[in-house]
Amino acid sequence: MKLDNRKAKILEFIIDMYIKSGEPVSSKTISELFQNTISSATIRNEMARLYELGFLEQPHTSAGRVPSQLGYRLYVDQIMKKKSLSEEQTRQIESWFNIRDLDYSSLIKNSGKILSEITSCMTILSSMAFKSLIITKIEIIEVSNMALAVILVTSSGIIKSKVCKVDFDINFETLDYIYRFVNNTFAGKSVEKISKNYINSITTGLDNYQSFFSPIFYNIYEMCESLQTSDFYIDGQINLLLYKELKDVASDIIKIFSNKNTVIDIINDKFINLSDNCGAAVIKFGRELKRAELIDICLIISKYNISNIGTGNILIVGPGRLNYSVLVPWIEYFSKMLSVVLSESLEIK
Amino acid sequence: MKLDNRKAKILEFIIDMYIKSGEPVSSKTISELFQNTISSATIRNEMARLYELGFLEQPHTSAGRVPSQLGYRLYVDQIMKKKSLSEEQTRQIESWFNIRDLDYSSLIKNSGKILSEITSCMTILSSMAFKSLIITKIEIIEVSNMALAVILVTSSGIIKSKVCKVDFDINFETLDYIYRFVNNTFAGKSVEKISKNYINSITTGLDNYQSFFSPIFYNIYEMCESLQTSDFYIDGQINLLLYKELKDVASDIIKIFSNKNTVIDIINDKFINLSDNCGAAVIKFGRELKRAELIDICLIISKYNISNIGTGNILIVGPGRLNYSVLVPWIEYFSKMLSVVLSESLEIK
DNA sequence: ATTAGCACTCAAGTTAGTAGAGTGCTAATT
DNA sequence: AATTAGCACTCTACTAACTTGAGTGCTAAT
Repeated sequence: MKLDNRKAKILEFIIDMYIKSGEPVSSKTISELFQNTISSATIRNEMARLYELGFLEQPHTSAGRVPSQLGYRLYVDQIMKKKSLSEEQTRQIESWFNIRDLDYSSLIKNSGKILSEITSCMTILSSMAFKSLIITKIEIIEVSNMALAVILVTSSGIIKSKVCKVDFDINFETLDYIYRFVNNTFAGKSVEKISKNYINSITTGLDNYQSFFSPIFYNIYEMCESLQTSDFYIDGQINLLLYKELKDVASDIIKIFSNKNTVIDIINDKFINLSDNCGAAVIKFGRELKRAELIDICLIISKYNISNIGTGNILIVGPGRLNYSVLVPWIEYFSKMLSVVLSESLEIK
Repeated sequence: MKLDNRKAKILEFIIDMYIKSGEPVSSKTISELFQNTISSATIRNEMARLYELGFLEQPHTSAGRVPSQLGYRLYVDQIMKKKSLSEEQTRQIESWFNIRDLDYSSLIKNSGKILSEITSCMTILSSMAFKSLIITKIEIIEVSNMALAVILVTSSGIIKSKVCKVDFDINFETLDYIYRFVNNTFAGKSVEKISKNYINSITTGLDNYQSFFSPIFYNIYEMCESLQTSDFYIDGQINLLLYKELKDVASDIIKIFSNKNTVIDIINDKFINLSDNCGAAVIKFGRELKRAELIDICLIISKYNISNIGTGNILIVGPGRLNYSVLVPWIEYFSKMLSVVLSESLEIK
């Protein structure tokens, strides 16, 4: 599907114009962009060809042309030149990450907010799902006379803690006994192995001590579970209302992306084929997402990660006409920075 | 401002109808609700009186009547009868709280989602800002050879932990030394006292040990800070688009409530005068909120809390025409349940 | 105090007409 | 063979005039 230079140029102009205005682009406008070196009649002929090839659409007979999703696809894959970020812009992104007071989930939540402002799109950020973590040790400390804090320390330095009510006397001996038993049982194990079944199987072997240990074991299970599941933060929903072409479908789109499981389905679709290396944004258009309600949108997906500890997703949802040449570099740089900042604050080893 | 029975009844009918339909209510409709025992002409006379008194408004000369905010005020304060929840309904709310696997912030986040579904409004839930917490002790554990976990245990059993990178050799002696020093310094103090200034003042006195302790101190400060600040979770923004009377202002409203500081301002307005006892919803209408952009909305505020550990806010944002008699009991029961569940999972002593 | 009756008002829908932006095609030009 | 001027044609968007009907306000009778 190779276009001659002029056709490609015309397609590029049409897409650029349409991204800016949201209005169908006329042959006259394009002719002017060529400084009238090519007449509008010629442009019309070329546009007719591009229409036959499927790269353009026409809202009605006497209207200008609009890019088709195939047109966008060609544009982002072959025609568009990514604008590199100015120093000023990279500095701006970096300055957002200078607020170090944030804990992990606030950082993700805030990143979503900032990205939705930059892109004027809806954003969905998922927190990292950590993989192949090994439990290094479990600390048990006394919180009050009825409660223990259980602290799970993993191979990558990720820790997780939870308070656990107990109904026995806490003293040095019991604490020490619990500490030994819990560490003998769990230390060295992978968090993935700590399933509900596993917890049940070891609890039933305990006989008398069952009620004694079972709340602690259950808390450990919950912590392992939560390390492996990711939260989703959605923001910038109203941005979708900015685009007239989405005004009727915006609320359906928002509903779809508000459902965690649907989002997971979309991300995991084989077709999307996300590369694991963070920062390389993948662009998908409505049809490619195989859902009638998403036909009008564009989805930009990027990842952030820390080497082999885990990855999280960045989703940008907007109309087809996005300023890709500017947005993609922004998003890619943003994901890279997020990875760096998280590496610094989470990865210990 | 006492209305005679019939006027009150007419106002009630008008508000009920308008809540259901969103359309101006005509004298004929009201007459029918009285089974035509009162003619539409009489109703018109009464409506003219109610209009003079400020309880009704008229979109245009030949249209029916619409409640004014003063009308709503009278309705919710004096006329409306709260519908008590059926057993089925209380069971339903309770069943949502049965999912105990959730940690604190997920519980708040999910509560917002559920409430936005029940109410068809936008919801904002704030996490609890804990007050008057005393630091009981601070545990320090080794996470890797370059990192320590610092665990803050407070008087109410609330704990908070953070990983802290250090650049010295961790061994039993250093750990023990740090433990003693940190606990001598912080144990028994109120978290409110641990300000940036306070940290600076004690750090500067340390001379040689300054670089040694300062990352640990800084992490302690951050944890104290975050215990006292609350996060805000907003959900159900699209619900505002369901109401035709809000369609032009919905995105402004969403923007206003997306700003944490503005929300805090609104909640703290003396006029709102929230009672601390959880579960008693306060209803405020547009004018009463003193912001031009909020003129068309209604805000229902409720609190959840745990005796004297802290309180969090539940905000429901919708149009003036909400089904108050049903919604208010729901919201109040929901806040009560949230308080109970949180008490169970957080309050230890 | 209530109500029947009627003139009046206004929003919303319908129809018809107009302007203009843009196309598609043909024939002339390069 | 590619380009272009020229023109008829199409379709949207806008405006103006008209119609309909829901609903009111007021008056006079009950």
